[in-house]
Amino acid sequence: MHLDALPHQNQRDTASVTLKDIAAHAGVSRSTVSLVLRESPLVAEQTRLKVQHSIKALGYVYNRGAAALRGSRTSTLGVVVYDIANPFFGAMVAGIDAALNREGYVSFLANSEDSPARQQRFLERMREHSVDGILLCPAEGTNPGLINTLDNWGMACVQVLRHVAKPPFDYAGANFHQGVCQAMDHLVRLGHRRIAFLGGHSEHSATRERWQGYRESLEHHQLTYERLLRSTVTRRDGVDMITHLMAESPAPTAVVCHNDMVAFGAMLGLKRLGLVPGVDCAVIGTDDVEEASLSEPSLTSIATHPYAIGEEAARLALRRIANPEGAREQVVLAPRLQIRNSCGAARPTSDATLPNRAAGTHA
Amino acid sequence: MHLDALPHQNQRDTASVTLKDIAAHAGVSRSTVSLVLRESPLVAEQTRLKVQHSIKALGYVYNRGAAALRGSRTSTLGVVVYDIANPFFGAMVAGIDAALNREGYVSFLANSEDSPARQQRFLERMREHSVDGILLCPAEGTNPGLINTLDNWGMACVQVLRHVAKPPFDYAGANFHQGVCQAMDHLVRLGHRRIAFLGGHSEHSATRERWQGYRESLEHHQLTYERLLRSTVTRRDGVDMITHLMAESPAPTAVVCHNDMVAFGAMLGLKRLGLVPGVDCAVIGTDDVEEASLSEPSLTSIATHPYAIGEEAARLALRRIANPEGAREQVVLAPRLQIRNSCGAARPTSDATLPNRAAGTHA
DNA sequence: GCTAATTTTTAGATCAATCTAAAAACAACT
DNA sequence: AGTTGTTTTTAGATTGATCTAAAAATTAGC
Repeated sequence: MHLDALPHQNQRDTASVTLKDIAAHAGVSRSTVSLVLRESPLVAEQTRLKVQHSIKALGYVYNRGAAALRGSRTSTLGVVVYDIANPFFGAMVAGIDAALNREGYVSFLANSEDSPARQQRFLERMREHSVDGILLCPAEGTNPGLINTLDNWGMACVQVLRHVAKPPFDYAGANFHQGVCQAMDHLVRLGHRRIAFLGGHSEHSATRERWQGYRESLEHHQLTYERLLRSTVTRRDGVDMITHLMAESPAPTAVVCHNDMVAFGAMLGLKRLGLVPGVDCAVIGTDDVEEASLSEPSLTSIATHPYAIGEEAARLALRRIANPEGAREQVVLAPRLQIRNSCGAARPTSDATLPNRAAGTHA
Repeated sequence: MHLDALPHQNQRDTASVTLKDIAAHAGVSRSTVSLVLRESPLVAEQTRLKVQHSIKALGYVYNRGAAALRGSRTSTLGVVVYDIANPFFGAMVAGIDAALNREGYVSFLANSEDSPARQQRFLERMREHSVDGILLCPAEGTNPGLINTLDNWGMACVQVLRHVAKPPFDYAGANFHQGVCQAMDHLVRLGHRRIAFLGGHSEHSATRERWQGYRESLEHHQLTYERLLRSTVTRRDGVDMITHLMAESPAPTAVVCHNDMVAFGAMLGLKRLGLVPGVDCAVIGTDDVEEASLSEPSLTSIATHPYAIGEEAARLALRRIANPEGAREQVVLAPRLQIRNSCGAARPTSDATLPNRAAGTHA
């Protein structure tokens, strides 16, 4: 028994099969094999079959690294989110993954923790890996010039959920303005007149859009109570803000929150004060994460469809990669107000009562 | 003004700076530049400075693809989870990301949706991209031979949370057996005698460990009521199982759940039946996701520290990559029972009362 | 000043693919 | 048979780094 003849002997050192090996096995040239791999119509049916047979027989594995060196695509993408632990982003990443998977793309993921420095480090690493593009949920405080820089680096960049650059740019997100208006309309219809908005920073679009929706709604419904609290957007912030707010006089009868995490925090804060969310103060969140239906009371929320946004963002990126010079696109999905139990009618108080005037649908 | 002399003119076609350009600029050879880049001690201080200056001056970007082709490492890893929308995995991925980031590694992420076929496709793609290793939360029904295959492919594989292979293997997870025992001990101490276990399939370790903990606890506490329901592990499953269970006679007075999603579902199901979680039936979850403290009642849960598990898994993988022949390691983190309001004392009924015997700490 | 030992540097092959331009094979006409 | 026109195939350069083995430069020893 010839030990040294066993092919399994040194299985470890991946004596990898290359184009050359297949070429030799099939009796053709490396070039022909390469053409077969890329399904070129140039190669004759017979040789194609012959080569494909050799590929299977030798257990060939395509080396994308080598291909990328000579070719122009790596079939990889970088994805940057700022809080992967937020289930909203989990769902969004699932959507991205599904859409990319269909096209044979694969993605690097990074969690910026809303730190521009971390984000920058990752993007530079992505450049070294020559990804074809980037899906970027820009970290709070991202320099607007970054988008342009990425473009100069030759990486297609689609901003997701927030945008920081000057138009034109590629973007996928939700219509937060419209979402907040829907929530406000609903609250007004229920008789609320003192509605506060909780959370956000103003450095990017996602917050500005929400705030603008809030302010326009106040004006549209001629509400004089205006209370907009800026903050980071964690559960803790929700607790803190509602605690402050309920100590004020007059206190709001309803709050609309930057996201569901803040809303959960607000509900928790109300309970700690001995108040009942949806009775003593209505709470509306944004995102409609799966947990929203589970809380007590269940949370009314502006559904922003993270999975769909992820899919759209991926689609945009692939389109941009295929055609770098095409017109930039913005996909803005319409939100839907998911009404549950956290936003009951306002308690009739001296100044909260008002004639049940038609709550106009917002343009 | 000589337009054609402007370096910005054709910025788009990334006329990328290579080792050769730096070599020319610094007046040395490509080899020397390469040595400088890899911080080799061979190169003299003076030339090192000279080269580093040229690198900065020309705006060089390291091409990892090219380096990987000749070298042996790509500094990339593949990560496979089965449900990225579950906040548990969000936290785990955050831990992985943090640990990898420190070492200059970067990771591809895939969501297998618990489908072995999807998982397989991704792993094959990872092979084409020649990742150095894989962090694998094996999908339900994964062939145990897969781990060995990955090894033959030359990719370090660390199983996370679940393991399917025969030892020895690298693994990072929580001690689910111990966690379930802690939960059972606690319930028994509160007077519960009819405790059910909700959820899981038996094809991998994570479920087997939980079930074993459940059965051993029953035996240890000499409980005769045994009800173990297998299922997938979503919120919906939780609702369905508790609904069935509460219709039985006798119904359980407490349930321990495979994860927090199932537990949330169980609480929701109880409410729909007009029952109060923690009063009419105690509920304990597993994972202690952030949302656990938010539900009503707040959920008692076996905390399994996803962030830490993620970090440990990444660490193991990097160690294995650095030393492929070293002894396989298993990191099993001890869980901690986070007691909240969903697991009040059992209601005194004819057969649920029992002398307050010392609940032995489980070995 | 010359050899030996040591430190630095480098030429050229290599990794595994793609791409270009030209050669070879084949068919269709005079 | 010879010319032209397609259809297939291929040799060899190229991509941007690393690696090996040898050359060049420097230092040390006598």
